[in-house]
Amino acid sequence: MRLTDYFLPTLKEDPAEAQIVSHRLMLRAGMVRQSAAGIYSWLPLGLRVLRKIEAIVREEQNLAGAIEVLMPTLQPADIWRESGRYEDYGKEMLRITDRADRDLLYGPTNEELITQIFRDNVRSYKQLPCNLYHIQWKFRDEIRPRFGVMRGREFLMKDAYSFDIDEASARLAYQKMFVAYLRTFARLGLRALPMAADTGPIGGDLSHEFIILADTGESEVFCHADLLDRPAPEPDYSADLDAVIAPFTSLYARTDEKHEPQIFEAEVSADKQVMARGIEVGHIFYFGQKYSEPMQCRVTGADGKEVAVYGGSYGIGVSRLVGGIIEACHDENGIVWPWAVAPFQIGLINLKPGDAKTDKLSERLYKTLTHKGLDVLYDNRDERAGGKFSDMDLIGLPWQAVIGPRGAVAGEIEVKNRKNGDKQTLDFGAACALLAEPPSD
RNA sequence: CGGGGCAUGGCGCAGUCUGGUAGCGCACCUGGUUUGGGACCAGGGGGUCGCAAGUUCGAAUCUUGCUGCCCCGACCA
Repeated sequence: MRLTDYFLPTLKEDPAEAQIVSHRLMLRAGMVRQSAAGIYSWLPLGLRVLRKIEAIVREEQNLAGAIEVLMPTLQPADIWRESGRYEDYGKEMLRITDRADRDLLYGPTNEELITQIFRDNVRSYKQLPCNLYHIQWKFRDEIRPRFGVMRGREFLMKDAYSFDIDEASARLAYQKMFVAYLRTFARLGLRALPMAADTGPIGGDLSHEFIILADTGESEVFCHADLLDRPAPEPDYSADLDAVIAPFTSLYARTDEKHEPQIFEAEVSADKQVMARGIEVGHIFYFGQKYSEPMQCRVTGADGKEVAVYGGSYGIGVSRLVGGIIEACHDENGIVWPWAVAPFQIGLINLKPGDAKTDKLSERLYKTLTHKGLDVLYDNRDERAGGKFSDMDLIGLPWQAVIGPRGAVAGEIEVKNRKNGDKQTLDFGAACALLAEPPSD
């Protein structure tokens, strides 16, 4: 993409309304603009990141056997009355009335809707297990939205819903999502720690929050240091998942609300105690027959008897992750995107547009890299060098390729690693080879 | 929802206390000089001062009401 053809409104100064670093950087890097409290428009650069995250989430869901659907943002109130949550949900739920005075709501979540779809279409245990997910915008009328897209009222979420014939198979569905989540966050360039979470009225051990560590995190977390270097499991969903998950669930890891200092002290030696702040980016939850009972979601079992299905739900805050990743990946000059979610992998700076040699070499590099399937943002603007460098650092593309009039004469390209600042001057072939791969730390 | 704060050009702000017809920096446009980490000179465009009533000869400024946004707290992916 040539920058002169793009829409990238960067800001030199920090907008007054943004407090935390990810919010400031997202506004300054031209990724989002606020429309109303907790409601954002996604500009081209931000949308690219959102889509990349979405794609990785989708791939891993599919790999784990979940099937994608798409449910609407607006839902009829009746099914919420059926589950009993229309009254329970309170003012967080945005209620809307249409022209015929029918009660609608902007979905804060989709258990009711998916349960309705499932019960109307599935009659037999033979069609189980089943896990349906979608990636859709939600709305929760938060009392106090803040932190930019990390705590917005409108947010993009992946939510999956599993349906099983009994508790044992529901547990397996849960474990699959557990593995998928570990893999998803690892691929996004994040270290997300599964932490025991509140299971609500159901009880048991089947609820985990996935937390990424960041100083600006909303909750305090306590865990065993070894958890930090556990590699994500392979996507072998026919393996013994108990064993796959055990390394993650056996170590102490809790948020402040579940934290018990005595147990922490007893289970984790002093040199392994990690106390930090974290951002919740995913939550998986087993809820059994909570919705299937009141909503008559039943299938016939092998024994001919009807049973209400056992369910679980599994959320990932896709739009929140954009902010979360920035919280975890930035420095004083701007964002430092992980390779997998970077809006472009390479920022190409032509230091002197109009100079025949720099133009020619820049164009050649731009085309060569683009033809390799790489996403290149080519800064061909007639701006001063300083502004170009600053903008490029701000938007945080992993690689920067700088071509100036002096180097162009010799056919040289200066390649900078955004993360560690390493610069090297390379000839065309070497530059192309280097830029095609993720930079090393 | 309780407490605090803000609202003046695209962004950041001054002016409000003490009423006199709106200003600064950045950005933008034109011309020139510049050109490897946010240049300089000259000229220029752009503002119903959040909205509505009121007080006054006169309101960005004072009064009342409303709206929006931000921060702290209780709640959430």
